[in-house]
Amino acid sequence: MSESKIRNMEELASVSGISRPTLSKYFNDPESVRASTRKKVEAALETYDYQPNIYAMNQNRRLTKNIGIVVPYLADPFFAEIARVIENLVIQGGFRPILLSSHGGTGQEIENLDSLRSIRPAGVLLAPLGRNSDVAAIERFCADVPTVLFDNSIGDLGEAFFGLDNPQSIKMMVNYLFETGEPPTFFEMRTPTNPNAYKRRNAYIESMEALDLEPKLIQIEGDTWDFEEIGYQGGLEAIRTRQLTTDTVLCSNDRLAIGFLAAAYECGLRVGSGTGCALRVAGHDDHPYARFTCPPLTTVAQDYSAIATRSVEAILKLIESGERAEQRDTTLFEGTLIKRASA
Amino acid sequence: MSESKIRNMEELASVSGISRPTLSKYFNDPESVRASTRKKVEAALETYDYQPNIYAMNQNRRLTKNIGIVVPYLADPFFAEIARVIENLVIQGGFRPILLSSHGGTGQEIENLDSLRSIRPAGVLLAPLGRNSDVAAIERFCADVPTVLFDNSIGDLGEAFFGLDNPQSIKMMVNYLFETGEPPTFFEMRTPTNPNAYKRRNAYIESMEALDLEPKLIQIEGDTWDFEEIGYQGGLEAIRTRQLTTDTVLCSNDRLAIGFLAAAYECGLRVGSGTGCALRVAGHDDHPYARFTCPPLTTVAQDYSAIATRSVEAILKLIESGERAEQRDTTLFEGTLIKRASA
DNA sequence: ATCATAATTTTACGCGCGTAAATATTTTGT
DNA sequence: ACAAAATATTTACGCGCGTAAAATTATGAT
Repeated sequence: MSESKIRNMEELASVSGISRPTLSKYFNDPESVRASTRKKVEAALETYDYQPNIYAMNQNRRLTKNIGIVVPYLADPFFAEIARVIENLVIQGGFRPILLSSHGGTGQEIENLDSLRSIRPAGVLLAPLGRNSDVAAIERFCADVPTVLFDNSIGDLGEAFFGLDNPQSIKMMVNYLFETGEPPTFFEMRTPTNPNAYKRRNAYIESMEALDLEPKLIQIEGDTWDFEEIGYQGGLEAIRTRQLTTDTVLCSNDRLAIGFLAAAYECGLRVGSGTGCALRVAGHDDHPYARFTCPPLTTVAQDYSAIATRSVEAILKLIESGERAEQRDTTLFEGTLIKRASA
Repeated sequence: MSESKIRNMEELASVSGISRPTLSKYFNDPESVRASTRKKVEAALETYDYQPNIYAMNQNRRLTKNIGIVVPYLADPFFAEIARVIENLVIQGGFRPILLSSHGGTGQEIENLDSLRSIRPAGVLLAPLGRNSDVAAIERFCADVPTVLFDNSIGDLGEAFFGLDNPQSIKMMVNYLFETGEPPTFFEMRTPTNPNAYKRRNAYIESMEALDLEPKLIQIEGDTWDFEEIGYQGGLEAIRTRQLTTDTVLCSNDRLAIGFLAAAYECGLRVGSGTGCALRVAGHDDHPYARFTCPPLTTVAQDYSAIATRSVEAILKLIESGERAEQRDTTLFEGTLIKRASA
């Protein structure tokens, strides 16, 4: 790559001996031109430093090569990880990922969608906030832009949804805890922001009733995304006011569990299933930090690789076909029990 | 906002009674037009749903309203948090943030810079990988685009650098640990990816020597960004082979410390400064999870709000002035000691 | 009311590329 | 070697907006 820079496609046409419209075709899809032409272009590209002006390209294209990715809270490593996987898959698919975080706020989520609309993306992968989402705004967005939802479902919005089978995963965990000790009390937020949380609550209740056990819920306050802090404060309160009726706690998610573990530690309760332990604690999601809590957290792993892969496949297929799904297609993946020392 | 959509500025000019060039001026800076004109435009904007085509806008502008933000590893909540703060400040400044993560990889970092170059950003805020950065590539980028570095310095690249005063923060921690118990052994990676880590190592050695104490380093292997795992494995090894010569460990960063705490727990070592504790452990950075480890982690808080604010101020000033700094300006912020139960 | 100044309008061109249609060239199959 | 098919070139126009220059209009202080 020499220093001789080239300003536009016209100049590249001169030096490469290929006409500008053909170059345009090449940049839109290198496979669409004859192999001999392709070689000539690529030879020129090695000599001269040039890349097409992205703004001029997108101005006249009905659809850009952008794919938007919106997650509710990027400071949560779970979403950071899944976003990373999705980004890579999008790039592999020949598109350009635009990652946005809603930072837990309704306003930010709407701004993200507006922002995406203004860049006319070919498609969007959206993990919505949930309870705090502006459903009407998302519906309008989905009408304009092919959108695949993941992690969190909102009604039947979007062309497809990929997420976790909460009833399956919670039932599996409840059964495991019951088989290996006392049945679990469910530790959760009273009014979670996340629809998955409601599904988990219901799944817990059903799983307990299926075992002829009485469901016990500890419902703590909090409406931010600082789940560790909420779990910690709620845990302290629950332990100090002796709300626990069994020695086993199933937390609605790992971040709450991390906070709960901190509370248990502070109260001098040893967590684990061995002798000398006062409490068993389990979580849900297999958060990246769950392996490093003290003790390491027993939890349910989401197959986020599958969620990411299938979501990207779905949006690419939609884009390629140029059609909309005749009806929304929902796919739920099973969780995997991860047994560690905490329960 | 009615449903009557407007396709371009020309049409908005018709319905608003304002000429297209004036509208263009308004969208570039609403304050640059007369108040009465502004009101007319905004009245029209309430009736008709219109926003300028971002691609057409940027095509003819030498500088766009984009500001790139590149962090080395977004799955690290520390960077996720600082990125969030920076994003907000950039928006407040009237610019559009483009957040990219290098995911710990040299190739990705270069791709990020190339990708940013193609969108012709007005400026870039870059937290480089460090040892794995392609210095020449970054230097070329800085020559083309006004760039402010933060968190990690690379030579004297960039127009300015904002980061932590590692010698100050480490000295403070070493002194604190020495005053309250045995002097610390330093727990770190042998070949860290991060220049800050080298500065911390040197600062530790100097601080110990200043106290007439012999520095003790435990240097573990690892060259990925999975610091918790590296700290855990290295911690197990260090404890089992009895490499600790004092009962106090200062970890080079909190993520290593989180792993080390997990190792100590697994080995049955009680961490803390009280009676019955075998080990004191301190970290560095005040990672968002440091409050929730068991026991909560004593550490040094970086003033990331200051780093974010000043970095954004610097890039905005550069953009506004249109000039380059005559020489790089380095600003280091002091850390704050956060005393918790672990040491 | 008068005039200097600031703001706006008019007019006109350019940015870099997408894309359509007609024509020319190359490749492919037989 | 030849016709058919595939691909490339030429020509031409348009996208939506930035922006410059000159002419016009509004503002606001005297």
